[in-house]
Amino acid sequence: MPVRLFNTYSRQTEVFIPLDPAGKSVKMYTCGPTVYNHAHIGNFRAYVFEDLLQRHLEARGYAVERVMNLTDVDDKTIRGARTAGRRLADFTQVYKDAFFQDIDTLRIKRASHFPAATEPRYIERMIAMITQLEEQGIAYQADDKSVYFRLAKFPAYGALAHLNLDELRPSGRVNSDEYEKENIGDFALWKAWDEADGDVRWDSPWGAGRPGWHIECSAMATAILGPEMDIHCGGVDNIFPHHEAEIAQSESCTGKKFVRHWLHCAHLMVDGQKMSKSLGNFHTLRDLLAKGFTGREIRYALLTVNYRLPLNFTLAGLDAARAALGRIDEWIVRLREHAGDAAPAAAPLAAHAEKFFASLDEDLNISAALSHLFDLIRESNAALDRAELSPAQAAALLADWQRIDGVLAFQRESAAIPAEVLALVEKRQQARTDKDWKASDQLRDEIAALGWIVKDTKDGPKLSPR
RNA sequence: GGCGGAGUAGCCAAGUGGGAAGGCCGAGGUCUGCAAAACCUCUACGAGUGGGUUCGACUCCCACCUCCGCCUCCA
Repeated sequence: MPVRLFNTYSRQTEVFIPLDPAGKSVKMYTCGPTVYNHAHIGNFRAYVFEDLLQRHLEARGYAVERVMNLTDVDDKTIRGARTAGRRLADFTQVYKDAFFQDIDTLRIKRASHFPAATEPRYIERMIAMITQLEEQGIAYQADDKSVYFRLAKFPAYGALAHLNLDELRPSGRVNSDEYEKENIGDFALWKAWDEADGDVRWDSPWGAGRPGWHIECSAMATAILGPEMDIHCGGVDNIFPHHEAEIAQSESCTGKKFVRHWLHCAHLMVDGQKMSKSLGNFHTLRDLLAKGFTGREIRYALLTVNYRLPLNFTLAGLDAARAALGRIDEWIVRLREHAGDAAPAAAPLAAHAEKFFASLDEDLNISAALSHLFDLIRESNAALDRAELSPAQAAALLADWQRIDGVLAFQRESAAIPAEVLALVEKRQQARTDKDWKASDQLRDEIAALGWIVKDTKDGPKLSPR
């Protein structure tokens, strides 16, 4: 079954066909963080979605080469560094490090490349691209010494967002005093240095300055992936103007169709409202970890709604995520115990796993996919209860789970049981043999206090992390 | 004003022109010393509102209401 993805450009769900003539490799560019702050869970929703996309494509046999850029020079990073009284590179390094920690916490696969805008080879490429655009008469230097993209030279600008530029309403974000530009929509390719930039400056044919945000992505994307790529992702708010600008710049330079499939992730809401610091509903990953939630629980909560729908993020949703994961955990433990060392043999419930992947083929329909997973869990648990599942079949279901979890990355990490806990369990078993229920219950509480749940089963006590 | 997305149970949410998935929470039951887990049963006669098309609409069409996003450097 082919993978079908919704393309923002066409507003249609399209069969995904990679550029690679062999149909094997996939080139994917994903807009990464601007490292001026800790990323918030809205940012991470997009990264988790991109991770799901990558993993599903890999599950379907594609080799994904993924680029995620780091924007480490722009207005916000400069302002942040200035406020902090630090050099830009030192300031952004803190948030780069934090970002990598955070994506590990959320089990987001590392991209193949994490280019940073300030790396000399990319700055050089940005300058080369702007130079070319200038030679083509597409870029021009204005009186303020900055270099702008001449929108009149790229009529397709606005096609991705389906905006008619003639009908744009002037908003507060447009400074109408920017008389230096020929056209109010012309965007900056190179920003001339000014005092507020401090020592953030690169030499260029147009004087000292720094690159505009849009050209950073065009340069990094085409430098690594070439002039054409299969997939470009980002948040919906990047569609206009950022991705429009990327198209305009890249295609003007290369003469080739920049991106085949544009995928955009909808916004995340918190408690039904836009997340904002003033509303007090602003969450970073760190905040949530401090509240006792784990990375995989947050991953689950961010993943369970289709990426094109707004996601309402709540603490209750995290509780539901925890419970659902617990159900998966228990199921795996049961299967493992039952399977033992048995070699996998065809299981009667294999269709569920296939439906799981088939659902993801349909523009990553994760809700439907998870429903098939839970059907599988319920039915195989029932089969185990009825002793109708052989160890070999349990082993086969575990193998299916491994494939599924290759996409979901939900599996609990196995923790070694401390000797202290084992000793308490031992003591408790003695108490139970003596029918000293009071001591038994107290020992259970002590074990729980150490972070472990003990369950009495027919086969003796079982421990699981809390 | 332009463009776009969304309204399905207490919460999250799927698919579908003809029986309304799945998860969480809740109730009852089986099992258990008690729990926990698992399993079983129950939990929307109704899909924002009002019309229309149809033998039949949650699904298609129209209008309206509400929420959200973008409209020139926010994922």
